[in-house]
Amino acid sequence: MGRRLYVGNLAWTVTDQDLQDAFSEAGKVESSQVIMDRATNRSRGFGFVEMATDEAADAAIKRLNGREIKGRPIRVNEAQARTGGGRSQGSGRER
DNA sequence: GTTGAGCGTT
Repeated sequence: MGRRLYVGNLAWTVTDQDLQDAFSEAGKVESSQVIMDRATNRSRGFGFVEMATDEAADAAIKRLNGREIKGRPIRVNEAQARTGGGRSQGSGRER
């Protein structure tokens, strides 16, 4: 199972393909996703990348955290849980 | 054509 990574501080021109290409350097990228505004379909400046293994995710955090993409240093971290298939959705994301 | 801290929709 892949490990999800949160990628922030992205340039408006960065796409999921750019993330996949960049994270592919750290390891196997299962999937990449840049969050776009559902209302305007424009980039929100952050996204998520799913790595094949936790070691790849760890390598991605170490190698791609602060890496410049499209002229802007990205911020990489482990992503928080989205809908977990369990009803415990209410707990876990309290900021 | 614009904006800039952050944890997302099927």
